[in-house]
Amino acid sequence: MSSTAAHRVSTGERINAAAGAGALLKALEERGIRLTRQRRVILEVMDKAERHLDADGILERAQKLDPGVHRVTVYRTIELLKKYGLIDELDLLHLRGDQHYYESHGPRDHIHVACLRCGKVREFESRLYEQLKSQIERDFHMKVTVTRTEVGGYCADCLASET
Amino acid sequence: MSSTAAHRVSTGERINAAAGAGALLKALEERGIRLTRQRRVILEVMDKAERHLDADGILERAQKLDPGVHRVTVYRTIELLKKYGLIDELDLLHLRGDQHYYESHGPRDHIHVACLRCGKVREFESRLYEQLKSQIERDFHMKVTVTRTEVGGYCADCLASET
DNA sequence: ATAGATGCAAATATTTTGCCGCCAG
DNA sequence: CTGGCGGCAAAATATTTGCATCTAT
Repeated sequence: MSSTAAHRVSTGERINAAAGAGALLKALEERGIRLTRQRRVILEVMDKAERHLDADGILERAQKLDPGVHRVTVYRTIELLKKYGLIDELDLLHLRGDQHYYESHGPRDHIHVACLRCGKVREFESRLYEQLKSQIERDFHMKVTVTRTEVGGYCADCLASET
Repeated sequence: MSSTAAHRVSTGERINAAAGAGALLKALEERGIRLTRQRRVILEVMDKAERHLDADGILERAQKLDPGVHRVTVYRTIELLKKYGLIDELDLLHLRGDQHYYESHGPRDHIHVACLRCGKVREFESRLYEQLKSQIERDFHMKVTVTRTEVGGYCADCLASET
């Protein structure tokens, strides 16, 4: 493995949210945002998610904890979290559809690497990626605030098991 | 400017399709795909597009050339081009909505850099990006076939004119 | 001639909005 | 108390599908 890279292999699953348990809830608390029963449930689901969830996935899990959570509230909470920059929005190359996936964003940016055959999504961090972002800032004289890199291909397992 | 980077500043506009005029049309011809009147119009629009178009944008322009082009045909043609890997699908960070944008993909991958304030989208190529992709292939032992990198931030002009 | 393409309408998928009653702080 | 929040229904946006008809080769 390259010495410049550190990656979390999350074989279809995400490593648990970077900033630790209850990070999103804490973040909203700190900002003095009203914490309703529904929001607590939704934040818990997102904080504990071990893989990337879309609105529907969040809703399903939330309703298992509390059937009184409404789909619209999920969307409104996602919007809130986006507004405060606490989560990132992904498409995962539309592998599964046109919906968006969300993850609470940890201290470092990472790349999502998806296998187009088996659907596993792995995360990848690299010094090169940081350098690339710096290069863009320098060359364009701009302030970069969001980045999204999604890579698709065929993973080692799928290449091996090819018929 | 860094010596490792070459970028096309396409101030909201794309530099004309990499592979030259009629590239998409030629590509389909070579593959022996039936070229209907509608397809020719749609391909012409996409080949000549100087900026990233979504399905609606393609439809509008196509209908100016030939009012008999149907929205559904646009979607079906996009699907066809995706199937043959002749175009790339972008979201541009959902700056303008949840639709997809398309571009005929040239010989090189590039990054899309969007200003969150003025909406200008510029394209950026970098050796670092190629290195990053190689690193992913090496580290994960995978074959990378698609990549999408979208960067958002505030461009020099917008930073300067900040009130 | 005929496989494959188009048009139309309707369905589907995903997300957003208006309005009103409710509850966290 | 009260201003923001949630529920419900409906709208909006974006894309896909079934089926009958047409057309490029």
